[in-house]
Amino acid sequence: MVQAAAPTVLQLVQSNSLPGLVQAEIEKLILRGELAVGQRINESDLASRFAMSRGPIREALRALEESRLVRSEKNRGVFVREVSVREADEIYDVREALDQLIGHRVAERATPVQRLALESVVAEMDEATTLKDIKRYHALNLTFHDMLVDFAGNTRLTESYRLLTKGLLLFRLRGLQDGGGFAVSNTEHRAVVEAVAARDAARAGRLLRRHAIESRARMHRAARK
Amino acid sequence: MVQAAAPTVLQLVQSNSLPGLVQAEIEKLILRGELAVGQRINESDLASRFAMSRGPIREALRALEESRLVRSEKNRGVFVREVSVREADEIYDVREALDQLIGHRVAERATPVQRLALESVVAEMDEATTLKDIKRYHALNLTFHDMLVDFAGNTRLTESYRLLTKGLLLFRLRGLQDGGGFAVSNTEHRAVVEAVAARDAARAGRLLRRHAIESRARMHRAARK
DNA sequence: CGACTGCAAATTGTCAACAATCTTCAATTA
DNA sequence: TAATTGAAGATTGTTGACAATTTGCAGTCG
Repeated sequence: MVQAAAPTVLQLVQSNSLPGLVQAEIEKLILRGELAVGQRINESDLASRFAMSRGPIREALRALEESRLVRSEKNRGVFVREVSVREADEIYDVREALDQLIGHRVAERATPVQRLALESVVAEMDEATTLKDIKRYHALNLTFHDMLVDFAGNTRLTESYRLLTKGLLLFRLRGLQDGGGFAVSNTEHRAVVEAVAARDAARAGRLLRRHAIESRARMHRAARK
Repeated sequence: MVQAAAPTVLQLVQSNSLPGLVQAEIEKLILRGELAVGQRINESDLASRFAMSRGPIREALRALEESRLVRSEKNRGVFVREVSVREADEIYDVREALDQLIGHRVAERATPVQRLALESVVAEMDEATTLKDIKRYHALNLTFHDMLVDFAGNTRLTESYRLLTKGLLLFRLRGLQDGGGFAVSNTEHRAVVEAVAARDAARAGRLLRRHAIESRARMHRAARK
């Protein structure tokens, strides 16, 4: 009997589970802002929207609660989580530490193809900057950091990091997350990529941490207005 | 040990939902090894054990899946997660970064009472060492690191760190986690506490990271046998 | 002897109904 | 008028039942 259980097959099977699909779908709704922060989520509405009963919906919401995208009050419902400036600050504190680790590991492990991909995204961000396409820049920025953590090659690191950045996307002032200074931000990206290309792990780590620190400062300056 | 005032029964009943309580209970079963790693979890059994229907059980299991204590295969059930040496290694990699941050913050923020509490636990661990009470040492060690992350005063950091260490408790060779070198381990604890008492944040951070590195090395040496 | 087939039992996945709780809002009263 | 009370409706919490799927195990065939 063939016993080979490829991880891709497993993931496929998992994604076919109804609560899993619903969880991903609700997460999208939240992160795209179609479910506003602080808003109460109605189980019956979701159930009819996805054409299923409330059971799978409740399971999905439990999972989302565990990942802190949602909070639950007994007998009152679940609400899209709000992230205060204070909590965004806490997240950045952890993120700085993880970003340093990410930079370090990427410089050590990234393949030539991956380095090229990073350079390509930075170039695209430059393009978006000259075109003043803030939306595109923001999307590319998310991609860039997602690629970095992937290229670091540590599953648990990826999970921890993604959990944190999702929390940051819930920050109610997220529009200002890079406080208008996105040209400056990309200079920092470029410096990181150069350190990665030079395979200078210590410098890449330092620079990516520095970038997180600067992002946090930009957020604070924007929030103060 | 320093802890907040116990909540009243009323608050407990009001704030703790049934699935939440079950989740905590199952988590205990797993972390205490009463549900073995790799073992399949039977929903009906749990339902009758806790005298409720399968609905709340399934919700609790979904949450535990999100926190990676459990994995789920469609139509086959949920299993207590196994953590390989490779994955324990990944966890340690992240943990080193977080421990450095924890040491740093604790040195900055810990109150005199909290510093005393830390010293007290280290003293108890010395006691356990001379009595060769490994089990007690292990429990105290968990308490010590829990206190540290609490005293760092960052909720998201606490969440991230707890998630990782829970994963480490699932490591199938967890009995060897400190590879018999627990006297050495406590010397490292003491050094950290001294740096905290001196309010030397940089040194405390460096030492706590160092401690994580040494713990990982002890795990590797023990695993090699 | 080993492999395959197909039924029975066990288990998970989903649902619809009922119970418990909260919210709303109009009527009542001081 | 302002506070209170008490249904009526809406919403969440939980349950037991049923459907879908997997697993175990005879019995059969090559």
